[in-house]
Amino acid sequence: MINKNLPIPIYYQLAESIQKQIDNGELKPGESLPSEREYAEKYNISRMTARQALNQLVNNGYLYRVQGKGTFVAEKKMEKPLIGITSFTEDMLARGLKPSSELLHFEIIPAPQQIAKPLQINEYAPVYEITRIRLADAVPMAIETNYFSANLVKGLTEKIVNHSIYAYMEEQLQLTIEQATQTIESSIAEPVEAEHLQIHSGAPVMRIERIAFLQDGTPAEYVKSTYRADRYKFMVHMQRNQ
Amino acid sequence: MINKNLPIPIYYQLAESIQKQIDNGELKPGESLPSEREYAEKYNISRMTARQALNQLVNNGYLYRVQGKGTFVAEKKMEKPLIGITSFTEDMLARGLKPSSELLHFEIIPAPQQIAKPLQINEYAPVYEITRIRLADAVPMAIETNYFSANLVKGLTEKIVNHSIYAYMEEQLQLTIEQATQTIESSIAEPVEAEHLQIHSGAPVMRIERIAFLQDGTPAEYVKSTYRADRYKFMVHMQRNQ
DNA sequence: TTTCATAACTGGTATAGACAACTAGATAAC
DNA sequence: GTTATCTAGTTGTCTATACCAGTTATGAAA
Repeated sequence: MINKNLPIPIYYQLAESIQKQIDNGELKPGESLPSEREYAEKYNISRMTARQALNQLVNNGYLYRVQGKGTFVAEKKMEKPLIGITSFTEDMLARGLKPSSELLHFEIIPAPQQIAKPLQINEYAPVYEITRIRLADAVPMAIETNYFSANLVKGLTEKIVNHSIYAYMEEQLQLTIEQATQTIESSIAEPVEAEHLQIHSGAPVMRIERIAFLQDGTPAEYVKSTYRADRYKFMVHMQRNQ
Repeated sequence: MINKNLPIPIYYQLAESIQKQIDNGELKPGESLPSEREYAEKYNISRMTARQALNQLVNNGYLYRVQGKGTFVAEKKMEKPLIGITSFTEDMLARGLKPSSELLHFEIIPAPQQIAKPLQINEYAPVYEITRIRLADAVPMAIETNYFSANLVKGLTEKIVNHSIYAYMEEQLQLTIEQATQTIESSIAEPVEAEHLQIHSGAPVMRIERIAFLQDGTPAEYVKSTYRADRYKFMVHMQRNQ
């Protein structure tokens, strides 16, 4: 089962062996594994080596440890939510509201650090900065600022922005967004935001950041938006994929 | 910088210290770190302890290693696609925090309409109502109230609640949660909430509602939670399906 | 029978050392 | 000048040991 003469590390062999036992059901979720000391004795290896094998499986979420009790097989992995990537427009249409926009700001700027980082480009590299008020049924719903690397998303114009940036990206530039990570937090409206959203300063708002990626993992877009908390709820549906 | 007398593990202190250096830009992406032996010598610790600190950061994607060359600051920090469907506990563990709970309330009540509806049961049908304060690293993070149809999730006890409801459901009742829908909104803390969460009344909070479904689509759980906005961000990673 | 201390487990942290595998630069041989 | 070798430095693996911290069963005392 474990061969010390192979050029494959012992901890790796042991980890693979345990992983197989989990996969084929010999070790069932919730079941406890032999202790680290038992593994060490059984295979005549050091406890630290056995521990390293278990570490690998713990890091990958196959096992979990409880101090004083033991190491256990983790429940099946619960994985990524599916579901469509939502632009504001798609989102509002899905809610049965009529989306519209008011362009506040459109220019190319050198990327400051906090924009360059999520887009994985160099600081001061040119980016489009587009700020819009987003309305649903003519009521202000959110302020949204999009950032696109100007070297990736080329040739953006005000006309394109007012139509559909994503349609332009897909049809003209063959850039398809494949995945996105969103961060949602609750906060309080700044005075400027409050004015644009027609709420009072200090009213609750929802801040959503989205980084959208292409197939190859290149970040294509970074969006920061502030939604009126009284008019917007974020919904997400998640499914276990096994 | 490293204090061996603190009850905080050395490797953890070192990892934190390096993490800070990355965060504040002292260590820049692509830059090489001192070697493991240098860290060991500098802080008068064992190389394995220094290595354990680096391991943690490598696992979290902040660093990467090249054998024979050194350890380097990773380019990005493509935040881990976190968030499982299920529990507060999993969520906090995934964030590297230690979850705990304080049970406030546990009883069977006849379902009011607003609970009966999401659970798709009759009004006044018996449901478990469980309210807990959820802590992460011993700091109040959220108030969570769970509702389970008593006819579906049978035999709940306080002991089970304090251990793991989901483990009980899966192991004893063979009820596996397969999908869930979450609704997230931003709001303001009510006085009672504020007291439990140790924030001031009117502070921003995040309200999350979750309906969890079994394989066959039966709603198994309805959860309403209120998170401290200053301590919690909701993250979701989405992938285009097909 | 109940309660409480203890012993025997578990994983968590840390040490000190050894050799292997790999990289890159310096040096020697051609 | 080019090529091959050596060497110092890096991470990768592994050992053997020690003690700490949390959990649970055992058994003594009440």
